[in-house]
Amino acid sequence: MADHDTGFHDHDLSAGAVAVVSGAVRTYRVLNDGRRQIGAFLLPGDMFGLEAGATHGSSAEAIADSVILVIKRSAVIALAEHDAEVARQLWTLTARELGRVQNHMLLLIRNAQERIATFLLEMAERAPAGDAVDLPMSRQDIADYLGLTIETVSRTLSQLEENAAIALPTSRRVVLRNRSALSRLNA
Amino acid sequence: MADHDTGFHDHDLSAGAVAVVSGAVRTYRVLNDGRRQIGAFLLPGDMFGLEAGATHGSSAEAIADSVILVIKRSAVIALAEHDAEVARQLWTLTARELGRVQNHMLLLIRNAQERIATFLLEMAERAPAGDAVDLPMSRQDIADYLGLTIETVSRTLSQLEENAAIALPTSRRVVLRNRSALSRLNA
DNA sequence: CGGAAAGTTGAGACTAATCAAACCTAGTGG
DNA sequence: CCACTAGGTTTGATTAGTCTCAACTTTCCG
Repeated sequence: MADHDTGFHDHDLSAGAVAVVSGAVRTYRVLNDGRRQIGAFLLPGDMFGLEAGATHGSSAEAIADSVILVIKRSAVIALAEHDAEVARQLWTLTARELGRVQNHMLLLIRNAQERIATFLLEMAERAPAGDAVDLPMSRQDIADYLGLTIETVSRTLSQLEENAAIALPTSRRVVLRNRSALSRLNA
Repeated sequence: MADHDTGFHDHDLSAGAVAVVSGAVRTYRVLNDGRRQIGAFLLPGDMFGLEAGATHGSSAEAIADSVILVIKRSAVIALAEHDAEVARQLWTLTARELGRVQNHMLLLIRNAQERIATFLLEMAERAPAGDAVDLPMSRQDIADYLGLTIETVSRTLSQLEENAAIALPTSRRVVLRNRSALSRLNA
Protein backbone atom coordinates (compact mmCIF):
# COMPACT_ATOMS: atom_id res chain seq x y z
CA MET A 1 0.00 0.00 0.00
CA ALA A 2 2.87 2.38 0.58
CA ASP A 3 6.08 2.94 -1.26
CA HIS A 4 8.91 5.33 -0.64
CA ASP A 5 10.93 7.61 -2.82
CA THR A 6 13.72 10.13 -2.49
CA GLY A 7 14.03 13.50 -4.14
CA PHE A 8 11.06 12.91 -6.38
CA HIS A 9 10.04 15.37 -9.04
CA ASP A 10 6.75 16.47 -10.49
CA HIS A 11 4.30 14.01 -9.08
CA ASP A 12 0.82 14.55 -10.39
CA LEU A 13 -1.12 13.03 -7.51
CA SER A 14 -3.60 11.29 -9.77
CA ALA A 15 -2.54 7.84 -8.63
CA GLY A 16 -1.12 8.49 -5.23
CA ALA A 17 -1.05 10.81 -2.29
CA VAL A 18 2.16 11.74 -0.54
CA ALA A 19 3.36 11.95 3.03
CA VAL A 20 6.52 13.89 3.76
CA VAL A 21 9.01 12.11 6.00
CA SER A 22 11.84 14.62 5.69
CA GLY A 23 12.58 17.58 3.50
CA ALA A 24 9.91 19.80 1.98
CA VAL A 25 7.37 19.61 -0.82
CA ARG A 26 5.30 22.18 -2.65
CA THR A 27 1.87 21.54 -4.15
CA TYR A 28 0.81 23.70 -7.04
CA ARG A 29 -1.46 24.29 -9.98
CA VAL A 30 -0.50 25.89 -13.27
CA LEU A 31 -2.92 28.20 -15.09
CA ASN A 32 -3.34 28.13 -18.85
CA ASP A 33 -1.19 31.22 -19.20
CA GLY A 34 1.70 29.71 -17.30
CA ARG A 35 1.18 31.41 -13.96
CA ARG A 36 1.76 29.06 -11.08
CA GLN A 37 -0.11 29.08 -7.79
CA ILE A 38 1.46 27.18 -4.94
CA GLY A 39 -1.25 25.76 -2.72
CA ALA A 40 0.81 24.58 0.20
CA PHE A 41 4.26 23.83 1.51
CA LEU A 42 4.47 20.40 3.10
CA LEU A 43 6.89 19.80 5.93
CA PRO A 44 7.75 16.50 7.63
CA GLY A 45 4.58 14.93 8.98
CA ASP A 46 2.32 16.58 6.41
CA MET A 47 0.22 14.65 3.93
CA PHE A 48 -1.43 15.63 0.72
CA GLY A 49 -3.62 14.20 -1.99
CA LEU A 50 -6.10 12.09 -0.05
CA GLU A 51 -8.56 14.92 0.46
CA ALA A 52 -10.57 14.89 -2.69
CA GLY A 53 -11.54 12.50 -5.39
CA ALA A 54 -10.23 15.25 -7.58
CA THR A 55 -7.64 17.46 -5.93
CA HIS A 56 -8.38 19.62 -8.94
CA GLY A 57 -5.29 19.18 -11.00
CA SER A 58 -2.75 19.81 -8.29
CA SER A 59 0.76 18.49 -8.56
CA ALA A 60 3.43 18.01 -5.93
CA GLU A 61 7.16 18.49 -6.18
CA ALA A 62 10.05 18.24 -3.75
CA ILE A 63 11.77 21.51 -2.92
CA ALA A 64 14.77 20.04 -1.18
CA ASP A 65 16.21 16.57 -0.80
CA SER A 66 13.28 14.76 0.70
CA VAL A 67 12.07 11.38 1.77
CA ILE A 68 8.53 10.86 0.65
CA LEU A 69 5.99 8.15 1.26
CA VAL A 70 3.80 7.62 -1.77
CA ILE A 71 0.40 6.22 -0.87
CA LYS A 72 -1.93 4.51 -3.30
CA ARG A 73 -5.12 6.43 -3.00
CA SER A 74 -7.23 3.58 -4.30
CA ALA A 75 -6.02 1.38 -1.47
CA VAL A 76 -6.98 3.91 1.18
CA ILE A 77 -10.36 4.47 -0.35
CA ALA A 78 -10.98 0.73 -0.50
CA LEU A 79 -10.05 0.56 3.14
CA ALA A 80 -12.51 3.31 3.98
CA GLU A 81 -15.30 1.31 2.34
CA HIS A 82 -15.08 -1.25 5.11
CA ASP A 83 -13.74 0.76 8.01
CA ALA A 84 -15.93 3.59 9.23
CA GLU A 85 -13.12 5.01 11.33
CA VAL A 86 -10.86 5.37 8.29
CA ALA A 87 -13.72 6.99 6.41
CA ARG A 88 -14.25 9.44 9.24
CA GLN A 89 -10.60 10.35 9.30
CA LEU A 90 -10.56 10.94 5.57
CA TRP A 91 -13.45 13.32 6.03
CA THR A 92 -11.67 15.10 8.86
CA LEU A 93 -8.57 15.41 6.71
CA THR A 94 -10.56 16.92 3.88
CA ALA A 95 -12.34 19.32 6.20
CA ARG A 96 -9.05 20.46 7.67
CA GLU A 97 -7.66 21.05 4.19
CA LEU A 98 -10.77 23.01 3.31
CA GLY A 99 -10.22 25.27 6.30
CA ARG A 100 -6.60 25.76 5.33
CA VAL A 101 -7.47 26.75 1.77
CA GLN A 102 -10.15 29.15 3.02
CA ASN A 103 -7.54 30.86 5.17
CA HIS A 104 -5.14 30.98 2.26
CA MET A 105 -7.85 32.65 0.21
CA LEU A 106 -8.27 35.35 2.84
CA LEU A 107 -4.54 35.92 2.63
CA LEU A 108 -4.75 36.77 -1.05
CA ILE A 109 -7.02 39.77 -0.53
CA ARG A 110 -4.47 41.48 1.72
CA ASN A 111 -1.50 43.69 0.85
CA ALA A 112 2.09 42.55 0.42
CA GLN A 113 3.25 43.33 3.96
CA GLU A 114 0.31 41.52 5.48
CA ARG A 115 0.82 38.49 3.26
CA ILE A 116 4.50 38.23 4.08
CA ALA A 117 3.92 38.75 7.79
CA THR A 118 1.27 36.06 7.86
CA PHE A 119 3.50 33.73 5.88
CA LEU A 120 6.40 34.18 8.27
CA LEU A 121 4.24 33.60 11.33
CA GLU A 122 2.77 30.53 9.67
CA MET A 123 6.21 29.10 8.95
CA ALA A 124 7.45 29.94 12.42
CA GLU A 125 4.50 28.11 13.94
CA ARG A 126 5.40 24.95 12.06
CA ALA A 127 9.15 25.13 12.56
CA PRO A 128 10.84 23.43 15.52
CA ALA A 129 10.75 26.34 17.93
CA GLY A 130 12.27 29.69 18.71
CA ASP A 131 12.36 32.81 16.60
CA ALA A 132 14.67 31.56 13.85
CA VAL A 133 13.01 30.09 10.79
CA ASP A 134 14.78 28.26 8.01
CA LEU A 135 12.86 28.65 4.81
CA PRO A 136 13.19 25.59 2.60
CA MET A 137 11.78 27.39 -0.43
CA SER A 138 13.03 30.00 -2.89
CA ARG A 139 11.74 33.56 -3.28
CA GLN A 140 9.93 32.42 -6.40
CA ASP A 141 8.10 29.79 -4.40
CA ILE A 142 7.11 32.30 -1.74
CA ALA A 143 5.94 34.66 -4.48
CA ASP A 144 3.80 31.98 -6.11
CA TYR A 145 2.37 31.02 -2.75
CA LEU A 146 1.39 34.57 -1.88
CA GLY A 147 0.33 35.78 -5.32
CA LEU A 148 3.18 38.29 -5.54
CA THR A 149 6.36 38.67 -7.61
CA ILE A 150 9.85 37.77 -6.40
CA GLU A 151 10.78 41.43 -6.42
CA THR A 152 7.89 42.38 -4.15
CA VAL A 153 8.68 39.51 -1.79
CA SER A 154 12.32 40.58 -1.59
CA ARG A 155 11.49 44.25 -1.14
CA THR A 156 8.90 43.55 1.53
CA LEU A 157 11.30 41.37 3.49
CA SER A 158 13.86 44.18 3.30
CA GLN A 159 11.27 46.65 4.59
CA LEU A 160 10.44 44.41 7.52
CA GLU A 161 14.13 44.18 8.27
CA GLU A 162 14.43 47.99 8.23
CA ASN A 163 11.46 48.19 10.60
CA ALA A 164 13.31 45.78 12.89
CA ALA A 165 10.42 43.31 12.69
CA ILE A 166 12.76 40.62 11.39
CA ALA A 167 16.43 39.94 10.69
CA LEU A 168 17.80 38.20 7.61
CA PRO A 169 21.16 36.62 8.45
CA THR A 170 20.96 34.83 5.10
CA SER A 171 18.27 34.90 2.46
CA ARG A 172 16.89 31.53 3.56
CA ARG A 173 17.01 32.27 7.28
CA VAL A 174 14.62 34.66 8.99
CA VAL A 175 14.71 35.68 12.61
CA LEU A 176 11.48 37.08 14.02
CA ARG A 177 12.59 40.03 16.11
CA ASN A 178 9.20 41.55 16.80
CA ARG A 179 6.34 39.13 16.65
CA SER A 180 3.74 41.60 17.83
CA ALA A 181 4.59 43.90 14.93
CA LEU A 182 4.10 40.98 12.59
CA SER A 183 0.90 39.96 14.33
CA ARG A 184 -0.45 43.45 13.92
CA LEU A 185 -0.07 42.97 10.17
CA ASN A 186 -1.73 39.58 10.45
CA ALA A 187 -5.30 40.91 10.30
CA MET B 1 -34.00 17.29 11.67
CA ALA B 2 -35.02 20.06 9.32
CA ASP B 3 -36.78 23.32 9.82
CA HIS B 4 -37.64 26.07 7.42
CA ASP B 5 -37.37 29.80 7.51
CA THR B 6 -38.04 32.75 5.26
CA GLY B 7 -35.87 35.78 4.66
CA PHE B 8 -33.45 34.89 7.41
CA HIS B 9 -30.62 37.15 8.39
CA ASP B 10 -27.12 36.60 9.63
CA HIS B 11 -27.01 32.92 10.38
CA ASP B 12 -23.72 31.85 11.87
CA LEU B 13 -23.77 28.21 10.79
CA SER B 14 -22.41 26.97 14.10
CA ALA B 15 -25.54 24.99 14.88
CA GLY B 16 -27.02 24.36 11.49
CA ALA B 17 -26.32 24.11 7.84
CA VAL B 18 -28.61 25.64 5.24
CA ALA B 19 -30.18 24.50 2.00
CA VAL B 20 -31.60 27.14 -0.31
CA VAL B 21 -35.08 26.40 -1.65
CA SER B 22 -35.68 29.71 -3.37
CA GLY B 23 -33.98 33.09 -3.41
CA ALA B 24 -30.25 33.57 -2.89
CA VAL B 25 -27.82 33.45 0.00
CA ARG B 26 -24.27 34.67 0.48
CA THR B 27 -21.69 33.04 2.75
CA TYR B 28 -18.94 35.23 4.10
CA ARG B 29 -16.20 35.82 6.61
CA VAL B 30 -15.27 39.14 8.15
CA LEU B 31 -11.64 40.01 8.86
CA ASN B 32 -10.57 41.80 12.03
CA ASP B 33 -10.26 45.06 10.15
CA GLY B 34 -13.80 44.89 8.83
CA ARG B 35 -13.09 43.71 5.31
CA ARG B 36 -15.55 41.10 4.16
CA GLN B 37 -14.82 38.14 1.91
CA ILE B 38 -17.80 36.44 0.35
CA GLY B 39 -17.06 32.77 -0.10
CA ALA B 40 -20.00 31.73 -2.22
CA PHE B 41 -23.37 32.68 -3.57
CA LEU B 42 -25.95 29.98 -2.99
CA LEU B 43 -28.81 29.55 -5.43
CA PRO B 44 -31.82 27.24 -5.16
CA GLY B 45 -30.63 23.68 -4.71
CA ASP B 46 -27.34 24.66 -3.09
CA MET B 47 -26.34 23.65 0.41
CA PHE B 48 -23.78 24.98 2.79
CA GLY B 49 -22.37 24.32 6.23
CA LEU B 50 -22.17 20.55 6.36
CA GLU B 51 -18.68 20.41 4.91
CA ALA B 52 -16.49 20.93 7.89
CA GLY B 53 -16.60 20.47 11.59
CA ALA B 54 -15.49 24.05 11.54
CA THR B 55 -16.45 25.94 8.41
CA HIS B 56 -13.94 28.39 9.81
CA GLY B 57 -16.16 31.15 11.08
CA SER B 58 -18.29 31.54 8.01
CA SER B 59 -21.73 33.07 8.23
CA ALA B 60 -24.63 32.95 5.82
CA GLU B 61 -27.15 35.64 4.99
CA ALA B 62 -30.05 35.90 2.57
CA ILE B 63 -29.56 38.37 -0.27
CA ALA B 64 -33.15 38.41 -1.48
CA ASP B 65 -36.43 37.08 -0.14
CA SER B 66 -35.60 33.43 0.26
CA VAL B 67 -36.93 30.17 1.53
CA ILE B 68 -34.28 28.34 3.44
CA LEU B 69 -34.09 24.91 4.98
CA VAL B 70 -32.09 24.93 8.17
CA ILE B 71 -30.51 21.58 8.93
CA LYS B 72 -29.23 20.53 12.32
CA ARG B 73 -25.69 19.50 11.67
CA SER B 74 -25.51 17.32 14.74
CA ALA B 75 -28.38 15.24 13.42
CA VAL B 76 -26.69 14.65 10.10
CA ILE B 77 -23.42 13.73 11.74
CA ALA B 78 -25.19 11.31 14.05
CA LEU B 79 -26.79 9.78 11.01
CA ALA B 80 -23.42 9.40 9.33
CA GLU B 81 -22.15 7.46 12.34
CA HIS B 82 -24.46 4.62 11.47
CA ASP B 83 -24.90 4.98 7.76
CA ALA B 84 -21.77 4.59 5.67
CA GLU B 85 -23.53 5.94 2.61
CA VAL B 86 -24.38 9.20 4.37
CA ALA B 87 -20.81 9.42 5.59
CA ARG B 88 -19.52 8.93 2.08
CA GLN B 89 -21.78 11.64 0.75
CA LEU B 90 -20.64 14.07 3.43
CA TRP B 91 -17.10 13.41 2.35
CA THR B 92 -18.00 13.95 -1.30
CA LEU B 93 -19.72 17.19 -0.39
CA THR B 94 -16.67 18.42 1.46
CA ALA B 95 -14.36 17.41 -1.36
CA ARG B 96 -16.50 19.25 -3.87
CA GLU B 97 -16.48 22.36 -1.70
CA LEU B 98 -12.70 22.08 -1.41
CA GLY B 99 -12.42 22.05 -5.19
CA ARG B 100 -14.68 25.06 -5.45
CA VAL B 101 -12.65 27.07 -2.94
CA GLN B 102 -9.42 26.13 -4.72
CA ASN B 103 -10.83 27.49 -7.94
CA HIS B 104 -11.97 30.63 -6.18
CA MET B 105 -8.45 31.08 -4.87
CA LEU B 106 -7.06 30.91 -8.39
CA LEU B 107 -9.53 33.60 -9.34
CA LEU B 108 -8.06 35.99 -6.81
CA ILE B 109 -4.64 36.07 -8.42
CA ARG B 110 -6.05 37.33 -11.71
CA ASN B 111 -6.80 40.88 -12.86
CA ALA B 112 -10.14 42.65 -12.64
CA GLN B 113 -11.34 41.85 -16.17
CA GLU B 114 -10.51 38.17 -15.77
CA ARG B 115 -12.24 37.99 -12.39
CA ILE B 116 -15.41 39.63 -13.69
CA ALA B 117 -15.46 37.53 -16.84
CA THR B 118 -15.08 34.35 -14.85
CA PHE B 119 -17.75 35.46 -12.41
CA LEU B 120 -20.23 36.17 -15.19
CA LEU B 121 -19.61 32.83 -16.89
CA GLU B 122 -19.96 31.12 -13.53
CA MET B 123 -23.31 32.78 -12.87
CA ALA B 124 -24.52 32.10 -16.41
CA GLU B 125 -23.71 28.43 -15.97
CA ARG B 126 -25.89 28.22 -12.89
CA ALA B 127 -28.76 30.32 -14.17
CA PRO B 128 -31.74 28.75 -15.96
CA ALA B 129 -30.46 29.02 -19.50
CA GLY B 130 -29.77 31.44 -22.30
CA ASP B 131 -27.50 34.43 -22.35
CA ALA B 132 -29.42 36.64 -19.93
CA VAL B 133 -28.37 36.47 -16.31
CA ASP B 134 -30.21 38.06 -13.42
CA LEU B 135 -27.79 38.86 -10.67
CA PRO B 136 -29.41 38.53 -7.26
CA MET B 137 -26.57 40.36 -5.54
CA SER B 138 -25.41 43.97 -5.29
CA ARG B 139 -22.19 45.41 -6.69
CA GLN B 140 -20.79 45.41 -3.16
CA ASP B 141 -21.43 41.68 -2.92
CA ILE B 142 -19.72 41.05 -6.25
CA ALA B 143 -16.80 43.18 -5.12
CA ASP B 144 -16.43 41.26 -1.86
CA TYR B 145 -16.65 37.98 -3.74
CA LEU B 146 -13.93 38.94 -6.20
CA GLY B 147 -11.64 40.87 -3.89
CA LEU B 148 -12.25 44.18 -5.70
CA THR B 149 -14.00 47.46 -4.90
CA ILE B 150 -17.50 48.38 -6.12
CA GLU B 151 -16.01 51.05 -8.35
CA THR B 152 -13.71 48.60 -10.08
CA VAL B 153 -16.57 46.13 -10.54
CA SER B 154 -18.75 48.82 -12.05
CA ARG B 155 -16.02 50.19 -14.29
CA THR B 156 -15.02 46.75 -15.51
CA LEU B 157 -18.61 45.88 -16.37
CA SER B 158 -18.84 49.15 -18.30
CA GLN B 159 -15.65 48.28 -20.19
CA LEU B 160 -17.01 44.87 -21.12
CA GLU B 161 -20.15 46.58 -22.36
CA GLU B 162 -18.08 48.96 -24.51
CA ASN B 163 -16.20 45.96 -25.91
CA ALA B 164 -19.57 44.44 -26.79
CA ALA B 165 -18.80 41.40 -24.67
CA ILE B 166 -21.93 42.00 -22.60
CA ALA B 167 -24.99 44.24 -22.41
CA LEU B 168 -26.41 45.76 -19.24
CA PRO B 169 -30.13 46.45 -19.72
CA THR B 170 -30.33 47.17 -15.99
CA SER B 171 -27.65 47.02 -13.35
CA ARG B 172 -28.87 43.64 -12.10
CA ARG B 173 -29.33 42.10 -15.52
CA VAL B 174 -26.43 41.06 -17.74
CA VAL B 175 -26.67 39.70 -21.24
CA LEU B 176 -23.68 37.75 -22.49
CA ARG B 177 -23.20 38.96 -26.04
CA ASN B 178 -19.83 37.37 -26.74
CA ARG B 179 -19.07 34.33 -24.66
CA SER B 180 -15.84 33.51 -26.46
CA ALA B 181 -14.47 36.94 -25.60
CA LEU B 182 -15.33 36.27 -21.97
CA SER B 183 -13.87 32.79 -22.13
CA ARG B 184 -10.64 34.18 -23.49
CA LEU B 185 -10.40 36.20 -20.28
CA ASN B 186 -11.21 33.10 -18.25
CA ALA B 187 -7.62 31.81 -18.15
C1' DC C 1 38.90 31.33 -8.87
C1' DG C 2 35.07 31.73 -12.31
C1' DG C 3 30.59 31.27 -13.87
C1' DA C 4 25.74 30.57 -13.05
C1' DA C 5 21.83 30.99 -10.37
C1' DA C 6 19.41 33.32 -6.82
C1' DG C 7 18.49 37.44 -4.58
C1' DT C 8 18.35 42.54 -4.03
C1' DT C 9 17.65 47.19 -5.46
C1' DG C 10 16.16 50.96 -8.56
C1' DA C 11 13.20 53.60 -11.97
C1' DG C 12 9.17 53.86 -14.40
C1' DA C 13 4.64 51.99 -15.97
C1' DC C 14 0.28 50.38 -14.92
C1' DT C 15 -3.63 48.62 -12.34
C1' DA C 16 -6.83 49.07 -8.91
C1' DA C 17 -7.98 51.82 -4.66
C1' DT C 18 -9.54 56.03 -2.88
C1' DC C 19 -12.05 60.18 -2.66
C1' DA C 20 -15.62 62.76 -4.69
C1' DA C 21 -19.39 63.96 -7.60
C1' DA C 22 -23.17 62.91 -10.64
C1' DC C 23 -26.65 59.68 -12.05
C1' DC C 24 -30.38 56.57 -12.03
C1' DT C 25 -34.40 53.90 -9.96
C1' DA C 26 -37.76 52.74 -6.86
C1' DG C 27 -40.55 54.26 -3.26
C1' DT C 28 -43.08 58.00 -0.65
C1' DG C 29 -45.94 61.57 0.23
C1' DG C 30 -48.00 65.61 -1.47
C1' DC D 1 -49.60 62.11 -11.29
C1' DC D 2 -45.59 64.34 -10.04
C1' DA D 3 -41.79 66.12 -7.21
C1' DC D 4 -38.71 64.38 -3.60
C1' DT D 5 -35.79 61.39 -1.32
C1' DA D 6 -32.64 57.48 -0.35
C1' DG D 7 -29.89 53.72 -1.93
C1' DG D 8 -27.41 51.84 -5.12
C1' DT D 9 -24.64 52.59 -9.24
C1' DT D 10 -21.74 54.91 -12.49
C1' DT D 11 -18.14 58.03 -13.74
C1' DG D 12 -14.11 61.13 -12.95
C1' DA D 13 -9.58 62.59 -10.97
C1' DT D 14 -5.98 61.43 -8.21
C1' DT D 15 -3.11 58.41 -5.38
C1' DA D 16 -1.01 54.25 -3.71
C1' DG D 17 0.76 49.76 -4.36
C1' DT D 18 2.52 46.26 -7.12
C1' DC D 19 4.49 44.78 -11.49
C1' DT D 20 7.88 45.12 -15.06
C1' DC D 21 12.25 45.70 -16.86
C1' DA D 22 16.92 46.33 -15.88
C1' DA D 23 21.19 46.56 -13.34
C1' DC D 24 23.77 45.08 -9.66
C1' DT D 25 25.19 41.92 -5.68
C1' DT D 26 25.60 37.76 -3.30
C1' DT D 27 25.76 32.88 -2.88
C1' DC D 28 26.58 28.45 -4.49
C1' DC D 29 29.48 24.93 -6.91
C1' DG D 30 32.31 23.22 -10.15
